[in-house]
Amino acid sequence: MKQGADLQSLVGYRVQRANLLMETDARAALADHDLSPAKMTALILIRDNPGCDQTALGRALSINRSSAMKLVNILADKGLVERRPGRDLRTNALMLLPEGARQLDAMLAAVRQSDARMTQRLGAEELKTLLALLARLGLSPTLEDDED
Amino acid sequence: MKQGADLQSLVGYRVQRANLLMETDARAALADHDLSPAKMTALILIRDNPGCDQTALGRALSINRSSAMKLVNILADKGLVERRPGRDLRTNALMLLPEGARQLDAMLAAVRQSDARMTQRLGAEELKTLLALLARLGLSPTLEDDED
DNA sequence: TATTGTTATACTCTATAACTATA
DNA sequence: TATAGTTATAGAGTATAACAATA
Repeated sequence: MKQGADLQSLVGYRVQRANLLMETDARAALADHDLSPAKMTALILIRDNPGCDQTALGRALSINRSSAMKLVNILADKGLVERRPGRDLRTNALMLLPEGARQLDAMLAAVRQSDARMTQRLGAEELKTLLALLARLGLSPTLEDDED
Repeated sequence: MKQGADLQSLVGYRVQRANLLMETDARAALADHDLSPAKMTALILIRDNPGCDQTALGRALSINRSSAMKLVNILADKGLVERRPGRDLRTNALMLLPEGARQLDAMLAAVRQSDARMTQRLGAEELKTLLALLARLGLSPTLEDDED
């Protein structure tokens, strides 16, 4: 199947293909844990931002409140995450439970292995370059938040 | 929202974020045409591989026969693509219709503009480097097909 | 008025399994 | 037996719109 210049010259197409490759392997690496890469990301965010609310979690994942709700439901049903009373009576404070921390450690090990495998053909310097270039995609200088 | 070392050090996570950024902008650029970036990709593949069958198209897009079927239905319903008798009595030969070619040209212009905007902070040399590094992600030397 | 969580609903994309016709 | 297309069905992931409680 020919993939001519129109496709190959689009950076977005190349990034999409690379993402599919990486995500598929990461998903397979997580198969034992019955969680997608995105759900693992959510666990990391909750662990590193204990007490955050669902809306903030959604923003960090680029999904809306309603979708974040469903995601937290799944993580809570599995006993990985807990909704505690938040700063408001409106707001939940999300906390990673011990079982969540235990499973997250195992998942991270598996995903790091996948990540290393998929990047094995790049040297340390090349990897740094790749990450730096990816970080410069997009419109603005992307002033990152570091608080919620 | 803190995004600590566990996330930032995963190449897969960085690629996923970059992809979301690029894809969202490309999707917005295509809003007038009522087609997703993936469907535009399908049109390009059909144009550049006239007479290809649905299964081959699916393989190129990394989706299965059944999903390729649905995709072609949508493109055919819109009058962009046609199913002609193929090399077998089992097989379709997919062809881009004139209206498909016309719309594809307009879509390509819009997506190229989006792509240029999202990569504006990278120089020509940096872009080449990015594409080269992305192409080396994955396990094997990725011997690309160029026939179907 | 604005925000958080919630619910109901729907849409997109993809997959599996089974069937038909053909090879 | 194997392959191409097709159909029915289901699941994941996301979104919108509305509502209640709270701010």
